[in-house]
Amino acid sequence: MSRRSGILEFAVLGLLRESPMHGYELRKRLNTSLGIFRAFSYGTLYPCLKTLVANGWLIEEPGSASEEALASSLAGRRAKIVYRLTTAGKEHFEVLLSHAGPDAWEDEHFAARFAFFGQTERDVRMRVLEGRRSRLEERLEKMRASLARTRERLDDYTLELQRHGMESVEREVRWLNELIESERAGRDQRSGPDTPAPLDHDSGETGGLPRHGGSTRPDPSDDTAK
Amino acid sequence: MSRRSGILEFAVLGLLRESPMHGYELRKRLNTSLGIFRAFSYGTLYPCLKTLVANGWLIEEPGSASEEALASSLAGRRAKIVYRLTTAGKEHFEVLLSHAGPDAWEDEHFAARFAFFGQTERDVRMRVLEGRRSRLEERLEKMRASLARTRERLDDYTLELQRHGMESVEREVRWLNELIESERAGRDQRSGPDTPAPLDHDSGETGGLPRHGGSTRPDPSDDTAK
DNA sequence: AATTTCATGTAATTCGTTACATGATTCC
DNA sequence: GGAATCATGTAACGAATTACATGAAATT
Repeated sequence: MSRRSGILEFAVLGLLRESPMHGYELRKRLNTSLGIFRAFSYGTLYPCLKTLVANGWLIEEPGSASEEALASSLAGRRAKIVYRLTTAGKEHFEVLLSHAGPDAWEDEHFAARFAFFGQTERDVRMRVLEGRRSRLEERLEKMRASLARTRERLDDYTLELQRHGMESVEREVRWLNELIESERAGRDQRSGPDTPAPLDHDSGETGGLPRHGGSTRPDPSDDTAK
Repeated sequence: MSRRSGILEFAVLGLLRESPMHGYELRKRLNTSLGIFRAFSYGTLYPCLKTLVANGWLIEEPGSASEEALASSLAGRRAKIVYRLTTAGKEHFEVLLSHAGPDAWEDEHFAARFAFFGQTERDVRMRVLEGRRSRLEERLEKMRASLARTRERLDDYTLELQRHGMESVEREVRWLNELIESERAGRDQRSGPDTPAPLDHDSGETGGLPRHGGSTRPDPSDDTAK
């Protein structure tokens, strides 16, 4: 019952799987740690957590998240609430992870799925990546068709906007190609037609993603918007 | 009264400024012609049109959009409704076009603004482009900071997702740089500190956007989703 | 004649935000 | 002791979707 959002639910479950957290911290992770995620507000997050608890996927635990356990024995007036994944919650997340349906390749949903690829089985990863790619290729077809149809009638700016949009999509397709290729490369070792693809959670072995020069520079500034 | 959405309202006004249309056609233009626009549904579009009519910015006219004017004299049972911009509507759109506030540089809003740059004054264009760029640069700062802070603790996939996300943003910044530069190049001719930048609607002269090789191939297929 | 595409709408529902209200903890 | 940040929530609202309902025009 109560079909909560999908993407938020999924991300919360995924983050809590790694370690228990309270709502505030969860929100920060949602905004920053994961790639694309837009900032969910508390007005969205807390009610969602309630629902997940009601479904038996999470349990609320009083404080003691980091080190404020010292004051915990004093009268329990409004302690922090730490959320922890239950066994049922873990199983539910596992099920969500294994679904590779058409929902999984829409923009935001895809990003969420990708963010938890580390805990996803290889064949599911493949289906999601390939699904996403063909979704984008469809989109490209439409863009090209529409561009060919309207061309001439559009001013330079509209044209430039479309060109840039198409280029972005083409770029993502190339990215997916690299990823798919490197997934395939990671597979090999005498694969029979039906090797059941063992999950390789936290086993250090990922087959190696494509290399890119990462240009990051340290700069601690505030991280909360507004 | 009734503060309808902003982006849809803006786009509808902008499209109708070019020529009167009925709702169905309007929706197609919204999905295809403009670059990024997601598909608004009829459930969104029609009520919005009603509001715009109520505000006096549009008027509804019976049929005769293309060539079905022949049957128009017969009893007027449920004719197509063609929407036309009123003078008040034109003025309102003009006002919206001149606003270059912080709303204008959010993702979708920016795309909508850019799509109508052909009817926007040059100094407004500049402010919007520069606003957008600094918005993205802020975002980059946060991403870099968060990446530097978390690094190591993240698995390869999460890292790769962030890397790709950042690269996309960097790429858009470069695009904006090109656009800004070419706007500046188009300005020149002895510009005093305060030249009032004439609007150059449909006057063929745009100063020239940066050149790119457009790889488009014709392919008429269906354009309606689902 | 039947199907598809064009065309217009409404009601219920979903997803999420803003603004509000409250309180605890940490830093200065 | 006052400000900033951490922390948890709720109520009202907003934007847009889905599913539904209807009907006209064009195509086969």
